[in-house]
Amino acid sequence: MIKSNPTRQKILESAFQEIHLQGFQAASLNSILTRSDVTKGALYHYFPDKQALGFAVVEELIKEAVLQFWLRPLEEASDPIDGLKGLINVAGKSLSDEDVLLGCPLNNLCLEMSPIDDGFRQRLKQVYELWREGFAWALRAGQTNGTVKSTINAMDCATFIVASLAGCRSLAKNAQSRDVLNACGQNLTLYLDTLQP
Amino acid sequence: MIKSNPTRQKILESAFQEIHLQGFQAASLNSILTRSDVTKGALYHYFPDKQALGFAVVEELIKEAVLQFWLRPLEEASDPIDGLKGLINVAGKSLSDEDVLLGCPLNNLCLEMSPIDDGFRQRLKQVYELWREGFAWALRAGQTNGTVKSTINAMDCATFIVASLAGCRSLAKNAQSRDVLNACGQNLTLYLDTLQP
DNA sequence: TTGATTACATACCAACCAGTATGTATAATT
DNA sequence: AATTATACATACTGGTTGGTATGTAATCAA
Repeated sequence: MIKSNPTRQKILESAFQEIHLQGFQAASLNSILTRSDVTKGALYHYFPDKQALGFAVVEELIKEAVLQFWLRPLEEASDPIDGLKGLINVAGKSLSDEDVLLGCPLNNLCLEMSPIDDGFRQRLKQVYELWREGFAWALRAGQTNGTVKSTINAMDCATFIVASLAGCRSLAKNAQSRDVLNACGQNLTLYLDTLQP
Repeated sequence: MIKSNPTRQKILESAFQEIHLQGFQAASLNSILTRSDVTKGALYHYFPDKQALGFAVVEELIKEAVLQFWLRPLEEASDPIDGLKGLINVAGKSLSDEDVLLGCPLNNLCLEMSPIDDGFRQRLKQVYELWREGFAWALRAGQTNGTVKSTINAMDCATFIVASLAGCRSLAKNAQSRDVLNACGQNLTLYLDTLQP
């Protein structure tokens, strides 16, 4: 009964929304309870404290979202550069207006919590490393099958791509502009082209 | 007496430090007062409320730092690509360990405050636009003197460069690693090379 | 000299917060 | 049938927060 419980899941998803909007520290438990129509007793039945709730949001929702959107599709692509360009394109189109306004949940939490809570930092770092290693793995596969230049350092490239994606969403969030997001994505695909042999 | 007052300046700088570490919402006025060795009466004498203090930090400290570190040096460079590569290099070296751990003050505030306070958002946006326009101006100057490819869209490129810089510092902050920062900067300079004619 | 303004200092307050204590209906176990 | 554990629900608390009310010493203007 620890996992895949509907009440627990409702709490998790409401917590994700509240944290995505307000940040973790400013996220109010009472507000999460109102959102999910659940009581404080239920919350503290499933999570020992606010921090544990935050950790669960990172490990169960955010990590899963990265896997599902960025990594699994890329595993099936034969040309990683084509695959990445496609994903960037899809990302720009599939993000809702609210998603543009709220930015990347991983990066938001990252900037807020990394310096003040090492438990958060390590869990967020795990997700970032999963992401970077997934991209690096795809780039190396491309180097093997000849779709990616053999001279590049796959992990460094992957890191830069993830960083740029995060940065693009930052600027778009501040500018409240899908155009900024697309202009950034456009230029990132130009960089990707330079990785071809 | 409204400006360049030593007490006011002390408050501003302590506020900057506290906000840089904790974020704006979590920044405690009492903690700022302890840092600056000033009393609440003094703080509320110079700033009507916490928000106004935050605005002043953005407009007087953060904006000025962007101008001084990124824009003024670039004005004097004859080749903007060389200039940018030099600045990225200097940035990587001149950042203190603490600076790496705390990340970019502008981007931190941006992600925290943009969705929940439009006054903050607009002031931060002004700084980002100053930054992007400064880079774009330099790139256009390069297009004129033949050091930059004429086919690129200067503003879009500038936006991408700023976004990537922000993203690099995000990942480095989370990883607590200067290596990540340098690897990202390295790849950003590779992108910059592709802007040459 | 005197009245007003500036530049703080101290004490206090209402609101909100995460967390707890206690109670209870239901379901599982023995 | 009796006992125990689960899954909540409600009421409360101590600590912190941004902000205010009030007071005062020093400076400036008339």
